[in-house]
Amino acid sequence: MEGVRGRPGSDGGTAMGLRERKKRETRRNLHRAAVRLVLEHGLDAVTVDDIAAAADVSSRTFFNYYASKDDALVGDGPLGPSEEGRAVFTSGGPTGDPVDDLKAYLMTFVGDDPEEHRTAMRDLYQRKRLVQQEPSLMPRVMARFAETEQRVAADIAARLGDGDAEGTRAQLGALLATTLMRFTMHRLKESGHGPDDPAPEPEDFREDLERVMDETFQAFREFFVLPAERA
Amino acid sequence: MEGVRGRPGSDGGTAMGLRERKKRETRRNLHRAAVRLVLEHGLDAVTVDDIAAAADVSSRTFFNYYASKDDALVGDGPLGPSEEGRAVFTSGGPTGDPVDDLKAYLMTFVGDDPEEHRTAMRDLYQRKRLVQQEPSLMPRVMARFAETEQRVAADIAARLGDGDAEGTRAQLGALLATTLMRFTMHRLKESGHGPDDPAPEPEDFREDLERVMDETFQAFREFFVLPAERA
DNA sequence: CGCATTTTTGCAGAGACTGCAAGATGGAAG
DNA sequence: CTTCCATCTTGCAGTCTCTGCAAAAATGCG
Repeated sequence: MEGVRGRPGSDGGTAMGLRERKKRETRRNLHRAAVRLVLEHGLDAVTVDDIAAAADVSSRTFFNYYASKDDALVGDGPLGPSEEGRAVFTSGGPTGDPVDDLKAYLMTFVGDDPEEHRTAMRDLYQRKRLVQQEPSLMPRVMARFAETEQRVAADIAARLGDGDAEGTRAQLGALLATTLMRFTMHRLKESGHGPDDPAPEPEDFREDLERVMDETFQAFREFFVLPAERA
Repeated sequence: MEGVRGRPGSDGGTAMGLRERKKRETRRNLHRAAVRLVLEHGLDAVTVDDIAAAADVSSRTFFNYYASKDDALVGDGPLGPSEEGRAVFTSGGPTGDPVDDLKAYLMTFVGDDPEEHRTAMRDLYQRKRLVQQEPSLMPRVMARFAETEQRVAADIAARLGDGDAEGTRAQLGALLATTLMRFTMHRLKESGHGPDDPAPEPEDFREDLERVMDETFQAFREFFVLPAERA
């Protein structure tokens, strides 16, 4: 789960043994096979056996990696902040302003590596297509958000001092965080692209993300502030 | 779903034939049996056959009512506005202010009948206990929120004139609506009760709901407005 | 190489879920 | 009341998901 601090390997995070690498590859293969087959033939027409076969493992092995077909489809995408991001946020930084810091914290969900950004963007679009084609996947996707929400709630509680992740303020913050995140992702998917462009392949995903996130925060402020003043 | 406008029957909404009444009863029986058995023995220890047996129908019939075991557990609770509420909101009322009207619209999710309120309150607590005991139900519960969200988005789009439920403003509104709703429900569950009171049985659920909803809107305003002014 | 650990695989089985066709049952018309 | 239709229930056969277990293969290490 961690300890990627090995010697500066060739690429991103290749500092683990053969065993670990193979596992990651198998997991990735299963995920990709699942997505490809389902997009191609539909969810019901694809069995776990098919996916396992396409990934060159036994169907039993499939379940060593994913608990269900849906799980394999939704995959593992980033559902939490980086370790540093977490540390900075829980210790009250970087600015001290709750909303600004929350924004910074959310930004660390996607790392700094440009390659990682391209992957994230592709995954975003792919999941969108997948859910559009197979609405029955919605539950699993939403469950991911719920998980994220609980992590965020815990971090906010840590920042507030009280460890009470169930507390009202922590829940409010977490709810806001995931809501803002969802809306940001929605706008990101809509902004400036045709209905079903395969993948925009932006050069500056992180910049886009930050800009859209700012706009999102602004939109929320307007939604709440303007009507309040109008009243 | 509608047409409950029959002659003033004895109780709530008994103006349909025997057939319809039996179906409703069966559905309710299945739901109740499912919840009771699972709370008692745990999700894995209860099979669909058990539930069907407890409700005195064949297991095949179970699937005529609910598509899955989880579905039967989550049940049918209110996941949309009343017809009037919908009509008022989409035609720009009742006040004209988006946020206030959204609040009014959300309030119509729970009707006016006090008996209905008690049921709603009980369901709320029961679902909470159920999800706490069986976290694997979270996906289905979240999926319900997603459904609600899409309905709300459609209504907002209708109010805005453009029928574009995918549009940015409609999505923002819908996201806000479900978020506010979720937070309201969270506070409602927490407010003034021990950790696991079976059910508070309030005399004035609707009043409580309205009060908490107001506080929720206020909390959101503060969250966004105060930091903005502080900057 | 030989041993310890981890991973993969096959197998058997429980349970979820579906399509189908036959058997009840409610409602309405005569 | 009888008859007929539409609908609901049920049993059955069958597919697929998912789990526990133990043997077999692969990996890492001394």
